[in-house]
Amino acid sequence: MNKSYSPEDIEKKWYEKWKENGVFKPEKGNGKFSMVIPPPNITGQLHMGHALNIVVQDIITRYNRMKGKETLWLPGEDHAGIATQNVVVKKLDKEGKTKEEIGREKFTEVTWEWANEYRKRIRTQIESMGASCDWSKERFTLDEGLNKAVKKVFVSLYKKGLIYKGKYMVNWCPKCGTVLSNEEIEYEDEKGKLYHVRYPIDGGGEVVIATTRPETMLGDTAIAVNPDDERYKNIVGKRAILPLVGRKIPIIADEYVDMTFGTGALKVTPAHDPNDFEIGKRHNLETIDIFDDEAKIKFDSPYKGMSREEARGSIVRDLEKEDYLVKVEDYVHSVGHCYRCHTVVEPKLSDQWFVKMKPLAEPAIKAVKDGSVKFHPDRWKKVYLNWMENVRDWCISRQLWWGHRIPVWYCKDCGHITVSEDEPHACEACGSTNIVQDEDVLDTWFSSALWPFSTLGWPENTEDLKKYYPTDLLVTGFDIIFFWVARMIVMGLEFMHDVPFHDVYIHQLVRDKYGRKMSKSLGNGIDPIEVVNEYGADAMRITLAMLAAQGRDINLDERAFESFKHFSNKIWNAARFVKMNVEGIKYELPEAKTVADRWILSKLNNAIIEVSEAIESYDLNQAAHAIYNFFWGDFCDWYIEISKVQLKNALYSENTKRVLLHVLKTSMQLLHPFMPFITEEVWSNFFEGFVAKSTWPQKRKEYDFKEEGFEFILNAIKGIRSVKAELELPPSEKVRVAYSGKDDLFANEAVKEYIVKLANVSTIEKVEKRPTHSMTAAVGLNNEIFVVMNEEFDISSEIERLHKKVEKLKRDFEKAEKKISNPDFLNKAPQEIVQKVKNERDELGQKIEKLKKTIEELER
RNA sequence: GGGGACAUAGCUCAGCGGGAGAGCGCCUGCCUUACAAGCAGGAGGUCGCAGGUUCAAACCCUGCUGUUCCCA
Repeated sequence: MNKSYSPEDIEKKWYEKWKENGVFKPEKGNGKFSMVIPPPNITGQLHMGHALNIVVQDIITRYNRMKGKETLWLPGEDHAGIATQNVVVKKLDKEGKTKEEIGREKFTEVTWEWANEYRKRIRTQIESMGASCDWSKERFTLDEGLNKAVKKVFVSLYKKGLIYKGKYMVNWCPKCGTVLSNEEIEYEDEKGKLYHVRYPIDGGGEVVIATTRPETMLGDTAIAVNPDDERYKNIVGKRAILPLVGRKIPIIADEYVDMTFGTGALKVTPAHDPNDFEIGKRHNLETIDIFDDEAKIKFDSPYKGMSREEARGSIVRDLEKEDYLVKVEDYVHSVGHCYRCHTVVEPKLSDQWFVKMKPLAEPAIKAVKDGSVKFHPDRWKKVYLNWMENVRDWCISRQLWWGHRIPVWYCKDCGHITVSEDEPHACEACGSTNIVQDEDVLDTWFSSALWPFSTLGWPENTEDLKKYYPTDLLVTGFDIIFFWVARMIVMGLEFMHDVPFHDVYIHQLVRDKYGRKMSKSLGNGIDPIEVVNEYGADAMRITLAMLAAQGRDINLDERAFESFKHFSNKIWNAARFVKMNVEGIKYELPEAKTVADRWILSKLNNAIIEVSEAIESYDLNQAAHAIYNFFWGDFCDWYIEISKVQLKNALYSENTKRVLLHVLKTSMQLLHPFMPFITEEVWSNFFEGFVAKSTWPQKRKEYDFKEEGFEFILNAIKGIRSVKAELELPPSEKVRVAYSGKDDLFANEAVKEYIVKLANVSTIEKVEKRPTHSMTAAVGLNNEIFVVMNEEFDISSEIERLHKKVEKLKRDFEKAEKKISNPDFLNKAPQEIVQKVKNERDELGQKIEKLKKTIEELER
């Protein structure tokens, strides 16, 4: 073994070996654990959020595998309709081509090539993080099997009347050239203006309206006021004359109008605002669509061909010129943007396919309410229910070429719509072969919603489906609860008649160290692949696990990786130490021969319990902390140091080796889910087989000890070190130590040696009473330990030091005393707490007495 | 406008009813043959503010201030 750990040599090797040996394949066992990966979008580089997502899943997967369950973690990728199409279109553009030029078929072909390449890239990235998913079951949201599933679902929902087509107000992205669902809109507050515009009234007078979008006035077909608004009562029923256009439009009364907003008079543009659309329906208003698909003015006017922004400028100028503009106010309002390209979306009337959500939502609400699906942390349940209970119909058609094409054919002869899983040759109504398929594809999330069962073979009733559905857990971020989690629950219940998973672990968003979202434009992203290269996958994994406390976002400071890289090195060197010392020893369970053995073995028991329980309850940070503290704080800092003494003692040497080996072995197992590579490498230096396939450790009753005596020895060592530091003695200077008291602490030569070695002491002698020239290193109930000084030592500094110590102890003593003298505390607090405080007070009291006596003696 | 989350050591964060914690950073001293990616010792905090509940509050409740996210 090299002197320091270098992950790059080791990680690739082990991943290949695991794969070659089918370590990640499910194997018959005690119970099962199954989980599907949230398929990463093929257009994206994996970011830290993915890394966290994968690490959390892998820790839980590896844990379950070691627990002996038949474990499947199914990987895959998402075809990401809009995003992928945009990327490929851009690529074509660079080559001077457009998708229309090469045609739909060729475009799809090119996109598949691109997709396959990027899928491979993502696969490599996931592998580099150590993910133990079964690649033989890898799926893609656009593969053939999923296509079958998608079609079956579409047809089934259509036949039930849960999918319908209709002309509605939808969100249109002029840049992507497609409609978006409500969930795909991001609202942002923007500084805008509120324009007050004068509309003359036919037959005299005027009405002033307020609008943030004056350019839409070309499409105005009414003015609306509130029926209760006294100011406008007399003009309702009259007609206004649309400035610049001259069209006469009715003035109507509608309850929707807010009297307190602006002037209380609203211009109504049914084609370009969802609320106006509703008003239009109520009053039978004309709908005038003034924009083309790129959101340029198509309305016949001087503004034709202008973008929304240009038209706004021109129209405002013209209104001002012709004295229609009354005033302009600053106004902050919320504006919807496309979640893919961030263009301002345009509300637009259009013919689209929708899923009727209300009836589907009902069982999905029930499943969460009755605990069939549990969210962790629990509060996300509220978020889910709130959305589900107010769910709106889901617009599922997209004007794209990349995706699952809608399985609908229109008859050009009779107009009948044929909806079918298999491509029809003729219209099912009139038999005409003059039929064309719907041009649109389905929302990517439509196929993702089927992921937990489509990937297992549905609609075939496969062995996998029977064995692994429902899955046990879904690990994902809160940002896709609506997009994905909710819809999977809906579809699972509808088509599998069972929930898709029992637990949903919602992990945090990874932010930068200032709490800002990581984004390309800020340049504050941390590339997980670079982190893996620089610090090692294990270091990245345990860092993320340490930070993965439930219920909060992670503000990630890159320096954190550094310290856990150091931890890797610590593990490595501890293993080296053990290796150097246990050569030739066969692994056997050790006995507990010394206080130190008993102490470390019982600490190990605790660690096993803590790590297991924490993983079971998804408290990965607690689990990671438990094993980290045990390994570094207990095993390396104390037991290994003490083993150096015991190894030299013929009585204990053999067994000490066994303890070292046993603790190392068990630690590697406990650490393995968090740091799979280094633990596998260390393991291979000592044992046959894979640690990944070893059996998760269990606490051993015979190692349960109460080791208070050892704690006193630790305190003594710390106390002696501390005295030396205070006296500014170099650590190399050996001091003399004396102890007094009831317990014969050092009857065992080995124990005496602990102190000699760890505190660098020359001699330890038992004394009846405190040597005059000495300093107190530790005060226990039964014993006191002193560092013996020579005759010239000025005792006054020690007196002062002891005074300070007494003061501090007194403060604690008084605190305890105060509690105990409170009758309410004695009556109302639990007895064990009362007893604990009493014991504390008594101990403190005895220590204070001892110190006081010492001070008196010294002052004499 | 509605809802949620968070404010703990210089920084990043645990703890969430009965002794204020970790890592990094800082100070001091050490290359003690596993590890200087290390070891030892140390400094540093009225746990955002104000009330309330409780024998007991960093932890529960209310209000305030600030930061932040989601929904409309």
